[in-house]
Amino acid sequence: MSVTIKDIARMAGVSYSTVSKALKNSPLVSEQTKRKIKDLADEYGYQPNLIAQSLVSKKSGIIGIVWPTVEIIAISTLMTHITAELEKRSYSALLSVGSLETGVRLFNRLHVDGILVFELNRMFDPSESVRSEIPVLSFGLSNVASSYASIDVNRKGAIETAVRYLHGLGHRRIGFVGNLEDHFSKQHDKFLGYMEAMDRLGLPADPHLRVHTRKLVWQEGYRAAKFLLQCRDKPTAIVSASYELTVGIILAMKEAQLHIPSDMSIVSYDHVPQLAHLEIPVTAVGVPVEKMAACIAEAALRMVEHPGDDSPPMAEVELAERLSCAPPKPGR
Amino acid sequence: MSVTIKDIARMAGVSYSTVSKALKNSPLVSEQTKRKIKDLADEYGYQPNLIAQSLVSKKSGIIGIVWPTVEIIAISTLMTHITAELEKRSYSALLSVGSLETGVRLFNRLHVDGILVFELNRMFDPSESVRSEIPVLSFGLSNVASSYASIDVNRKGAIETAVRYLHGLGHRRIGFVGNLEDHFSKQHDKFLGYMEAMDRLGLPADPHLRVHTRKLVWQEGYRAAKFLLQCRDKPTAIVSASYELTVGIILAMKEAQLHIPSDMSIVSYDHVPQLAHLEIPVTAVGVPVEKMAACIAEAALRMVEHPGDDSPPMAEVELAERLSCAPPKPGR
DNA sequence: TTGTAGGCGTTATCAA
DNA sequence: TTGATAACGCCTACAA
Repeated sequence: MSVTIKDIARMAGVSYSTVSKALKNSPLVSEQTKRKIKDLADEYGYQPNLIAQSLVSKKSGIIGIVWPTVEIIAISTLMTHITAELEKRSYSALLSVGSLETGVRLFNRLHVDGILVFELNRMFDPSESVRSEIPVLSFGLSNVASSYASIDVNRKGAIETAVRYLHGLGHRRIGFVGNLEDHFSKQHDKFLGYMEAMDRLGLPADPHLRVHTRKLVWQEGYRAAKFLLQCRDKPTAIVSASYELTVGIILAMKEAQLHIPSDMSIVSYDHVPQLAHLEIPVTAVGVPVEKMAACIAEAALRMVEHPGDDSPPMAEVELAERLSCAPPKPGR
Repeated sequence: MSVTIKDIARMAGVSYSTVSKALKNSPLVSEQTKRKIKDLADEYGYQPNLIAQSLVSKKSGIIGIVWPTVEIIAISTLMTHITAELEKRSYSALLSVGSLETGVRLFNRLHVDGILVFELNRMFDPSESVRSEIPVLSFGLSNVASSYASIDVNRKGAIETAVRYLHGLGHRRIGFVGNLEDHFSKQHDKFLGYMEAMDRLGLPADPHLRVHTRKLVWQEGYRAAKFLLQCRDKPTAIVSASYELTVGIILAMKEAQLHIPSDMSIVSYDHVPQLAHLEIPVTAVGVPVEKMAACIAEAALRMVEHPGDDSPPMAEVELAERLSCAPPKPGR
């Protein structure tokens, strides 16, 4: 059994309420007894029992994160950053890997201070929206009919930025690799951004320029890129909807002996450092992970500490210019 | 505020201890009152307060998992399976992403039933071994001087199996891609397995046949494979130390226009389904993830439920024959 | 078959 | 400046 406040009290020869105060640095305790108590606590490695604390104070200092899909790198990276960000603000993060339902239920029983729900590529199934006594903030969930608060990234704007950037470099035939079909998924916003930008810029909306990928894995990116290369009038630039897809696209280029950026320019969604560390540092659009993490953590804490206030805005999308883009070769 | 046992008691017109018993299906309560109480509980969505429960019962039904490195696919997959496995046995898993110290401390304050610590590629730093009142089971940690119980995979045996398998197919020049240098990391066992098998089989221990990779990322595998291909007398088969490395190796082969398995055979560590879904289904060695998850969950629960018993053994390494291996071409 | 009372480790409010 | 004491939500003897 670990040492409790009562053990310390007995050893210090004071009552346990005094110990409680001393450990919280209350001004109601003399410096002398405070010292004695603190020394004792250190010596015996006293750790307050969070369970007991949160039972009485109704505050746990924990944000529960529900994370259904563990295998997307941008999200893994995001998790690390969010955890760090919460810690900075003296909260702790605890993750539950698995279904929304299981996670939300567990965190409700645990009475954490707030819940963060992530769901990136699955379509939102409203029947799954689980009731929660504890405030829930969702990220990347198409919140049709959802009772949760939400914060999200401007995926559409990000892709628009990418297209405009390529257009500015002189590209006209710009391809898109990503989710074209799941209309209820937030992933689809990226496609909308592409279509809208192409349209606005008066660029050809050739269906051969876009390839649907079912999942955000590199194999799909690879497949899609090969497909684009077979095209009679192939693109001079590609916008990719995720880091994983981009990895696949680069491979396909390699295999086809095409040089990036001289033969093909690439802009990738996901503003993560990993994109800078590929063989060719890839120009990226999106909200930088650290900023994203900071905004999400901020929003989550605002939600628990000032319920009712509306959540702070997500940071703006940024473009990180790297080496994967160049003007198209003359004559193309 | 959520509904408590007292609320239900008031509504049912009984005392709250009766409710407590009824909800636990105690035989000390009449069927009739039990029904009434249970209906009420359902109707109002009563969820027992885990905090209060575990404060009194000293049991939380939670296993805390400390997970420092989020970005290795085999581990991500493993997490999902372990969570599922624990749930089957009516426990819940909660992850803490970050340092060993932070995680162990948090879970101690939370008084979870047991802690599982993962650490795959970093060297073990004994100074980091944090004191824990709660039983800790470590996986993949070089437990020099560690006070934690541990369970682990026979990495050495796995790689030996791989080498023997290739040898059986007729290969003589077998390469190895993995961690050659961090002697205190468990990753190093793989290299030892390679060296020992080569030695036992009387195969050439040509230093040019092995390439050190610093991290388990595909870029390193790619780099290593290119290196092996430059070799004057290049290998006819490669043993790869992880899924990520294998992905990189395959890319390098592609780029060099080498066909797998006719030009080069590959066996990869990590018995995960992802290896079967690469363009060429890759022959793998290791303990299959599901089995591994089951063993780890089993060991963790044994540790919390029967302290003192020694942990059950890890499942044996298996070889999954797929399409990435063939006898070497004659004349090589 | 049901209710009462004490306690789990803390915090917070009063009284001393 | 300190110490009792009541709560937080639940469990478990034990008493009725």
